[in-house]
Amino acid sequence: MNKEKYTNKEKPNNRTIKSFETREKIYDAASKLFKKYGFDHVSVDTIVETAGVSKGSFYVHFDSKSSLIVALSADYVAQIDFDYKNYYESLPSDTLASEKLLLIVQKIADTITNVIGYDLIKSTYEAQISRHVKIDASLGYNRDLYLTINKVINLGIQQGEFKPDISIDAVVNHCVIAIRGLTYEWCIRYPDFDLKDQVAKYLEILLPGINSK
Amino acid sequence: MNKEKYTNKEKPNNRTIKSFETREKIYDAASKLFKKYGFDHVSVDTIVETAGVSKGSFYVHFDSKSSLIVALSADYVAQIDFDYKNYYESLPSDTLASEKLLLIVQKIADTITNVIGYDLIKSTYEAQISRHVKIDASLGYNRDLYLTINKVINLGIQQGEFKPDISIDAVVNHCVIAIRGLTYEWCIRYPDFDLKDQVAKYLEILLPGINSK
DNA sequence: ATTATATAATGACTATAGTCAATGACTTAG
DNA sequence: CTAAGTCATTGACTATAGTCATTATATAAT
Repeated sequence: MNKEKYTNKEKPNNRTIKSFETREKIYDAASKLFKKYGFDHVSVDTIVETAGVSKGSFYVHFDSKSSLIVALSADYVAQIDFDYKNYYESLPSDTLASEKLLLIVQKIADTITNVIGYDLIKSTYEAQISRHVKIDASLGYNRDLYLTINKVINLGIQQGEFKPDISIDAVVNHCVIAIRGLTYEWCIRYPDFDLKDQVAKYLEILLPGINSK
Repeated sequence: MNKEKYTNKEKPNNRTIKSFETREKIYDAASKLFKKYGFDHVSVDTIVETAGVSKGSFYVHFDSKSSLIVALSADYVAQIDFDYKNYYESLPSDTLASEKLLLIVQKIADTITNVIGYDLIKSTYEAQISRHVKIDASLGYNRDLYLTINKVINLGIQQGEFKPDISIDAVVNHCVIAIRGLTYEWCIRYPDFDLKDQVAKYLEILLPGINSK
């Protein structure tokens, strides 16, 4: 994702390339340091020192430390989104749409909890609200999630399992916002909040409202 | 709320009183300054200077600037909660529970948007996630909201409008978390997110799931 | 080739949240 | 009443995010 910052522009001249290399140096250094020490324990000074660039450069390429965290998180999540698709496609074809939906959101909760982890998620949610980070990133962030849930709802309607007159967009939106809301809640109540359990409870309430029977 | 910090203990001796006065000085100064300049534009240095105490004192009485914001916000919201109760009781007795629920959550959305305001809400949500602020405050924060919604759901069940077998706690919990989630979303998408509209849409999807018919 | 222009890079500087060892004031035990 | 102990208070200090005027360098214009 980041790697393509200039490739779609027509003229990657020498200056643009060098500039991008600087950005990459910062990005990579930050990525390694964050992984090693956690987000709260890596300063911008340490990042630029490790990357071998000046502090001013950092702020040429990133609006803030928060922006960097959001960008990193978005890239990381984009990699993981791949798993959702695989997972979705691996489900037996005779699985009910409602079951699929439950399994998907539980898979997401599981990934958030055990793969991405509290540290990165919390930092991302914090970064998103703390400064005016452009939230295009955060929409891209959940695009695949959005698409996958969309597919499931669609399937449910086509199979007559869900009411035919519901607004798919509204329901999908609802799910995505609910997951984000529950994730925020998980962050502020950590570790006394079982995300997987809570998304299941959420669906338990949502499903009767969209089921056709 | 804050005023009672020591009154329920048995012996408010001279030292305790003085200590509390210091805390109050900080709290009041912060409150005034925040109201005047907004949260992002008031530093701890300015607060303690205005309060006439040292910086060290600030950190004896508050864990962090975030803690102070959360405490302030909780007190402020506690005052406003009173309105919800009045509003709820002012609704015509023949109003359907589902309508009441909608009106209540819209009233909440309206209060968040127009009375409490973006600045305080955003700062509170930011404060809650940024450091480990004790979230007892944030539970107290929504206690009255919780109780009011609880009443409405109960009413709906008794009148046969809602399914008798739903878990009231689960539904209420769900509503509160959803409102918080939507409010978080509102903060990060501000001003391109209509909170009142979104809570209405949210209920539109939730209600069929709990309605008995 | 020379000059002008645009943009990236620099690092000293500012602003500000939070710390801590020393001090002062009040309380309690003898 | 005095000594010891407890706890609030202090402000200089540290850590760190972010700024900005200056400099370096690549590209475009003549």
